[in-house]
Amino acid sequence: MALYTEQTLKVHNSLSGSKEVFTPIHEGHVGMYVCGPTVYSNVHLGNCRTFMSFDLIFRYLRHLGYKVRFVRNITDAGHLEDDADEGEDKIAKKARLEKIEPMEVVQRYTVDFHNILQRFNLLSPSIEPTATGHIVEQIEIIKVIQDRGYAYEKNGSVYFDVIRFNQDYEYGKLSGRKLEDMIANTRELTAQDEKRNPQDFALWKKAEPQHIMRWPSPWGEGFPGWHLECTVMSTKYLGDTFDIHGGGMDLKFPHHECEIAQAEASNDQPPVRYWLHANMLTLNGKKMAKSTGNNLLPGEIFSGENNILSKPFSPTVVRFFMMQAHYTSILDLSDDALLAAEKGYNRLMEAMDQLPDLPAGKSSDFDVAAWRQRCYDAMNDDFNSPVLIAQLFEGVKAINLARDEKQSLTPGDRDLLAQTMEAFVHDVLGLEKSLGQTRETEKLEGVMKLVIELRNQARANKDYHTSDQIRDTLSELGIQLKDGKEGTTFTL
RNA sequence: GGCAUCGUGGCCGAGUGGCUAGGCACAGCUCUGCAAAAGCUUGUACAGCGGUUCGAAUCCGCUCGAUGCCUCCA
Repeated sequence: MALYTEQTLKVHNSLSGSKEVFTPIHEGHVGMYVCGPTVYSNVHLGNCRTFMSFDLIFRYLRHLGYKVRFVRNITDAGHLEDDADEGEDKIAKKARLEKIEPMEVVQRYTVDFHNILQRFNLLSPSIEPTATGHIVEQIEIIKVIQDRGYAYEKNGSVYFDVIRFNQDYEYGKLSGRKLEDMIANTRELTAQDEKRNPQDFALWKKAEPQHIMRWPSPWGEGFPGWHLECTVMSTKYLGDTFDIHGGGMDLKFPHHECEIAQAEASNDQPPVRYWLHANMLTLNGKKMAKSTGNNLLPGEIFSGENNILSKPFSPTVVRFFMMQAHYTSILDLSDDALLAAEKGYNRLMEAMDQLPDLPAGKSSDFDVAAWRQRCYDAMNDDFNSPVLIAQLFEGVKAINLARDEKQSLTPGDRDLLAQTMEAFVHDVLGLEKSLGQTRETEKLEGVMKLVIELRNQARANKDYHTSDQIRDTLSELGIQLKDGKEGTTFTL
């Protein structure tokens, strides 16, 4: 029996604005699409949070026993038009150099994207399609939309007719906007604008001479509009209607709204059952923006090469920090918050280390089965990882008490506790011990064993001067000794 | 200006119409040669102003503030 049959998962559906019981279209299978990055610069930390949120969701669905087809695209077309951003020296220069061959830019930043996500321990999606790989499909769907009367051509470009669409369907239902309000709020069209209405958006755009990426089409050389690729790639791999569509909150309008419109205009059915939106990440209470310097790259956090944080933080600590907030809440990143998260993370991981040799007794003072269900309840409630983590710290307490033999667990409960901790910490939250188990660390363990032995000898001889010298010197090096009932251990 | 999300104790962050997550920091206690670690204990906070209610931080309205999107373009 798969776990999902005994756990009731609820998700916050942006479409209804409320939590709904999650029931996939095909029992046991879930189709999920998440809008991926545009690969023209280093992946942004805020993007990482979004992808991490959906990694958590992907992991939990898998943990529940669903077979998940997870599609996340790479946008590698349509965004490389000259931005006339001449003011920025380095970046503008670099961009101009990179624009010599767009696919080089794409390659470089796709690799960067994959590297960073891997360091954050994100699982790979099942399919990672690219926009440029689906130009034919995009052209085909434009034809359908045009045939059904919801698009028009102008000077080699094709635009989606939002007002026409709104007569038969509802434009704005996802973001809670009304078309008439939007029209009332827009300025007059400029004379040279090809659109009939400002709300219309491009399905196909004629390539100006300076535009490098271009493809032949029935309307001449051009490139697809950016909303189109997601409609095409999601429905191609997941079906005309699929279970989950995710993305950052910033994509809700207009991007996702337009996706719905395109899908309905071509298929006459809503493409997505559950829309999930991940919220933004701020830095020191303000939005991240390159222009103000309030910006951090993932690599700069790992290396410590930045002017914002007091020290480097490992990817797994950053991941833990992000998992401590709910994915639908704005999360603020700061030095204090990361420092606190790091300590909490270490405490969690040290408890995990106790798991293999935890003593067991005749009875249990901790109701492991009830606690385990509380962990599931947390995740069932719209993937509430902060509440899950709170529960895991209850587990930490139980582990520490059992280790100190202040509380006892039956062998069965001990094993269930261990198995549940492992499952949630590693499989669901995707937290791993900071990697780096090399020969050097093996040597270090040997050395430390000796040093601890010498110190204990000194202590036995009441030579506290020597024992404290050992302890204090190690402490200055960042190695902390911990005297427990079972002997002395250390942490780095 | 419009739409949306939100405003919680020293910090970060859950949650909910009455029973007050969790982490970090702080304090006390236990343990310890002294510490650290670990454990235990303590914190009645929910932007402001009105309203609904027996009762609201939780529902409604307004004000203020934050963040995102839109009012260029894809």
